[in-house]
Formats: sequence, structure tokens, C-alpha cells
Amino acid sequence: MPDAESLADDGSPPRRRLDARRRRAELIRATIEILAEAGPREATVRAICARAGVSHGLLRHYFGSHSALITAACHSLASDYDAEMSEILDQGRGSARDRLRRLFRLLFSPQWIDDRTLGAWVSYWSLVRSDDEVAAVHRDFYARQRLRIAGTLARLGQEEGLDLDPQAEALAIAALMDGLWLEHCLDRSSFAPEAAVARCEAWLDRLTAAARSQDAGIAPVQGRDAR
Amino acid sequence: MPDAESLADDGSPPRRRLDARRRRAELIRATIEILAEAGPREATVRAICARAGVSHGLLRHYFGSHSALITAACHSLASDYDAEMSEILDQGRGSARDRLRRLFRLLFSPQWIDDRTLGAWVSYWSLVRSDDEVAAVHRDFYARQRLRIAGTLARLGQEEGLDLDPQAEALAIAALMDGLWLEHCLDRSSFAPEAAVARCEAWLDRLTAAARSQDAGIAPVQGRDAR
DNA sequence: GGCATTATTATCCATTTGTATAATAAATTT
DNA sequence: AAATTTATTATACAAATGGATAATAATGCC
Repeated sequence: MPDAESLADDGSPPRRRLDARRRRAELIRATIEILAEAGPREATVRAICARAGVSHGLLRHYFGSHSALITAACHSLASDYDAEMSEILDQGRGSARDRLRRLFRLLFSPQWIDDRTLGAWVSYWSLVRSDDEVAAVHRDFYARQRLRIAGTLARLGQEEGLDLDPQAEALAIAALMDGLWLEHCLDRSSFAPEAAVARCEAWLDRLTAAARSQDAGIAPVQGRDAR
Repeated sequence: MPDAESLADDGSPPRRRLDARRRRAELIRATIEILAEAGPREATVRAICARAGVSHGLLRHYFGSHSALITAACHSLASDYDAEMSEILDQGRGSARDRLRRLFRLLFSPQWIDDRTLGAWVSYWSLVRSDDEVAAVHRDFYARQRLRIAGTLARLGQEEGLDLDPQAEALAIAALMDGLWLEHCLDRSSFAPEAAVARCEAWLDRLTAAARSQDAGIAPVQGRDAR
């Protein structure tokens, strides 16, 4: 019987050699999965590498340190979300209103309503606080997101002949989406995804309704709106 | 020179004996502080007990296990927020509209806009996902919060003679507040707290404006609102 | 086919982790 | 004041941690 410690000639697993890009991507994917499923506390070097199917020495080879990989994973997360949003709002087709409504639907579709995704984002937020580099990534990401939405709202104003404040309103709708998404992922039983979409659309409808009555010279009731 | 390892007769720290309630509270406070400042990954048994100024053996005595203490800390966090919200919305004075506006102001006051508070909540969210007990705490907390807001909205409807859907609208305003709060704590330079309050008030104004025009028999423009 | 390169693994190491147990000192009761 | 209780500490311990090094095997190049 061969000793289990010193591996026999054929007992060792086959070594598959991947190019750097793909291996890095796989390690990042494994990191996000573990962050998502078990949280930052479980995202250890060994757990990540086991999930990626490699020995834990490889982490050092590709990322240098544990925290560097976590940072890279957060960066990847924000970047993916940004790309998807860009596709819908900027490169998509249809009216500005349609684009926004498509964004609402995407955010509350099974693709995004996934508690694994939430876990990764929560870890990301946690790192924004403690890591300056991740904080910079976030500042950039959030500014871009808000700019995208504001641009779409500006276009909406043009298309429908309304006088809006795109910057301020982008702030609101981004927060509304984030808050609904967060809560729904935390507890899916608290409300249906359709209810979340309905709240976003109601926000949009009331925004334009308010702008319309303003344009028509009708003073909005109780409106301290334009602060 | 006395050996530093084996403590001399007087070298040992004085043992202060606290009653169970206060000691438990101090351990929970220490836990929240560490969760807030450094995240779940750093909230180890030893770090928590050092912060509380006790030996790490005490944790077992009072909470049985590490995770039980973390759960208790999350419970305390949610409970405190709930109490503050109850004070403003239920026990406070003034009209429903005034109460809501006071809530907006509180949430974006220095008391709540604190990245340490955010750290605690992010840790909390992280645990909601991985710990079933914390998840149950959250379900209860969130249902209560939504009920409080819905109750206030229902009262608003009565006071101003409007036909609202308190449940659905509570969902939206809670999400809007959470989203704005989250983003502002993540990056305070992204917008001023007054802008967040203004967005919440605009939401409220438009909600009532829409309900008013609905009551007056005027079909809301582009309104798919009542879905 | 032989050789250099380097991706990958196996293994080691000092620390830190959570939990457990026995010793100790501060209260409380008698 | 003696006895009992129990809050608190000191210590122990196996397991897990992140990092490091040397061995190994896969690849590309000549």
C-alpha cells in the first residue's frame, strides 16, 4: 500500500495549464461565488482555491495576496453591472421611457434577483468602507451609473417636452431601485418582484405627471418639489 | 524582576464583577463597534472581548458561542432602529405628513449618516444571508418597519382625504430611504444629505398630488399607476 | 528531441481561530 | 466569619488561517 503522504507516481491529479487571463477569471468567479454564498468570513484563500479547483498556492502566483483578489473580484462585479446597464440605457433602442422600464424589468428578473448576487454586493459594500482602492472603484462606478440614468432622463425630457432635473431625479430612481433590490434579495417573501417594478414605474409616471402640470402652469399641490 | 508570564500576586488586573444584563450589553456593544469599524471578518472572539475589556473566555459564559453573540448583536441593531422609528411615527406628535418629514430628516442627520453605522448594517445584511436565525430577525424587523410606515401613510390618507395604497407605497418610500442612505454613507461626496431629504419629500408630494388628481376625476397622464 | 520557461502543486511555517477546561476571586448566603 | 455560588481569568488545544518556498510537470522554442 503506497503511503498517502508522498503521492505515488499516478496518484497526483492532472495539471491543466490555463492561460493567465482565463485562470484569473476563474479565480475571480470562484471568489464571487463564495462571497455570495457564505459571506466574507468564509472567503478564505483555501476555500476560494478549492472552489476554483486549484491548489491554494496559485493565488499568490496570480494575485499576490488574498486581499488583492478580493479587490479584483469587487472590481469585476461593479464592472459587469455597469456594462449591462450601459447596454440597456445607451446602446439600446426605443424611447427613453421604454429604456428605463426595461431597466426596471431587468433588475427584478431572475437574472438579477439572486441572493448569491446580493451576497457579493454586500461584501463589496463592506470593502468600500475599509479599502481605499475599492472605494475609488465605487466612486467611479456610481458616478458613471448616475450619469447614465441622468442622460436617459434628459432624453426623456426632450422626447416628451418636459422640464426635468435629470441629476436630482437620477439620484432618486437609482436609490429606489437599489433599495427595492436590496430588500427583495434579503427576503424574497416580503414582496413580489412585480411589485418592485410597479413602484419604479409609478415613480416614473408621477415624475412626468408632475412635470406636465408644472409646464401647464398648474401649481403642484403641496409641491416643495423644485428645491 | 517578576516573570511577566506567570502573573505576580498583584500583577493581575482587578476583576470587576458586573450583573449579567450589563455585561451582555457591553459585549454586544463591542461586537457592533467592531462590525462597524472592520467588518465581519475581523469580528473574532478575541477582538470582541478585548474591545469589551474582558478575557475571551467570558463569551462562552454569556452567549455560548461566537455566532450566538453575532446574532444577538444584529438583533440589537435592528431593535434600536425600530425603536427610534416607532418614536417618531407612532408616539410622536403632529400630522402624518410632518412625521414622515421628520423621519426623512432624522435619517439624513449626522446621527444616522455615519459610516460606522453603515458598517454595522452591511455586516448585518451579510449575516441575514448566511445565518437562518439572523434572517428570521430581519423578516420580523422589516415587516414591522413596513407596517409602521404603512400605518402612517394610511393616516395621511385620512387626514388629507386621499385614496392611497399604504402597503404598496410603504414599500417604495422605505426602499427610497434605504437606497439613498446606503449610497450616501458609501460615498458622502456623491450628494448632500439635503438632496436626499429633498428626494424623499418630492416623492411624498408627488404621491399626494397624484392621489388628488385621481380623486378629482382627472386621469393621471401616462398613469399606469394603480397596477 | 532537448532545453528553457513558468504554471502548478505539495509542503512547511508562524499565527490566529473558536471552543473547552480548570483555576481563581468576587460576590451572596448562611 | 465560613461556606457556597458563580463571574472571570488563564491556559490548553486542535483546527484553520495567509503566506512562503522548493519541487514538479506542462508548455513553447530551438
